[in-house]
Amino acid sequence: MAEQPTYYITTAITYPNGEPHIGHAYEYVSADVMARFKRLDGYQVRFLTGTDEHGSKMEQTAAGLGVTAQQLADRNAAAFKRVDDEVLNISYDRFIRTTDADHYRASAAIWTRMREAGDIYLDTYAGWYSVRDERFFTQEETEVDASGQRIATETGTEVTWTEEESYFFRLSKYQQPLLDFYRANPDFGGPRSRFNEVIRFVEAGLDDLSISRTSVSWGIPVPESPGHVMYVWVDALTNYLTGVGFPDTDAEDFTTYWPADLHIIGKDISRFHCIFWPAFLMSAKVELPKRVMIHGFLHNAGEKMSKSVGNVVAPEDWVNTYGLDAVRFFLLREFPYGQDGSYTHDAVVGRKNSDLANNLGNLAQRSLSMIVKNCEGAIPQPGELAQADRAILAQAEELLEINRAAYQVQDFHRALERTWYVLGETNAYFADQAPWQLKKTDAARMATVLYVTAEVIRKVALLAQAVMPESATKLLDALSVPAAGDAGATNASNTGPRSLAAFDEQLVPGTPVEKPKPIFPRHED
RNA sequence: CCGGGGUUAGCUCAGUUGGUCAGAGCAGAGGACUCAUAAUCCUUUGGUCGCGGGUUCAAGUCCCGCACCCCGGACCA
Repeated sequence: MAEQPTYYITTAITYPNGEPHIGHAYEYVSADVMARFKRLDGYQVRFLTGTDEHGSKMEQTAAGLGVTAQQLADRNAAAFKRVDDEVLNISYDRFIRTTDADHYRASAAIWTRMREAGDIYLDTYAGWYSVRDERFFTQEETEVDASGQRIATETGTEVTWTEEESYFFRLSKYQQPLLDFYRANPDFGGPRSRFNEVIRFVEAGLDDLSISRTSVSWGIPVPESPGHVMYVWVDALTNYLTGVGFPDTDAEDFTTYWPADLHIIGKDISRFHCIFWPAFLMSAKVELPKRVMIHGFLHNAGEKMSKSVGNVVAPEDWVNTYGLDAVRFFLLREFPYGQDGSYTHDAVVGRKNSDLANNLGNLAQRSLSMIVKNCEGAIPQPGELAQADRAILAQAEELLEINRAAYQVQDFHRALERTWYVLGETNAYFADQAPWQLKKTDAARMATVLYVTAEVIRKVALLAQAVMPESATKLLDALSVPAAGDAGATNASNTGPRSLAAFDEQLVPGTPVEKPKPIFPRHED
């Protein structure tokens, strides 16, 4: 048990100041697929997701709604958790909330460590402050109105140049250590183009970072400093440590899972994760995470999703329209992870119909149908393999390593592309061998072709579990692969005939097979 | 304004270190088959690889300039 490899993966925690949309779903689904794949591949996985609930915006939104910040956080966090649980089938191990009690302890602890390292000092934070909004605005967020008064562009309220007492983190001290770290760990940030942006930013020099506020009350108190709450990012990033039991660094959770293997984040917060976070950890003398993968944003038919345009898609709407597994497949197959993607109804339907219903679903249906009708309702006994049989099986066998390599760098798009290419080859093989002809001329040969085809489908289904847990499970059921694990949902999937450890095994001839039912329906508008 | 990336068939995109590189999938057209979810297989129509120069025996593939798009950052406000 101690020898089992571990894998700790996180999503960004969401600021629950609105409704979940398909962009959130993209991040959750991709992290979920990664987590499931690793579980299926034998890793003991810890998968953390959750909500980031502190900060002035929550405070203001709550005030506007006439509720407390805690009440707003409770309500919105529940909405995000519900999407994970009931809409997207996300296999997280813990849904963390930054209002959780243990998170307060972890945040106070990392603060104390950074202070003891000599990296926190008290100074003043200067900026444009709006008394009405009780918040600071940056220079770009303000303008001068007709009367010559400077106002906040967003809210139209008067702002005055204000200096507020604030704790600062000596980020400047970590410029060189960070650059050294990046050079020693070129795969720390991905994709490369995004990581390069981060590196250039650091090379340009780093200012110390204001990390506390006295103008905000909805936050985690700074230890021994009444009136100060932590700047929301100190608190937010620390959630990754809270999730594995920090500050109990000797406890099993921490020693088992830290450092994190992968933080999945959106491109809007790459700086926090690739610069601030490693610097905080260096200061606190905690090991750094191994990788930060920055995914792109989703656009609706090429246009940025926005409430004002009214083109925001709710995950639930898509799932109701296309089905969960088709949505999950589409999100990962259609766009190279790390780049922005554009979706349309036609694009989703195209993937659902051609890749799922036609290439995979129909191949399974036609081969299993023939097995049930012509092989006494059981997995047939193959004869000696012909060149064509060995060729197609060889292609299927390579898929495990191809998928592992692609998943290792979150290249989901490529993993699926290569897998579906083999399905295309298998359809060609099936048509070329024409088992429905062999039925009349050479039943033994027919049995071999059907066996080989079913075996390819088994391998693909094993790999597909991570992406489409429900459908792939049905497919393995249809092949009478003994039930085991839970399609990567928990570490119960680490071993057994449905884990990737069984990839090189084979279907057992003579195993009874039920009359198949279509698993991937075509989309009808 | 500076830096990075992009611009390849109707659509989405692959194209290592320059020499079958003009490709794949989807869509379209024709044919085949009938096991199957009107699915599958075969064949096939599409592109002067953003524009203009240059280097080279040879350039989507290198260099320069230009246009447009995206992403970072700076500056002004």
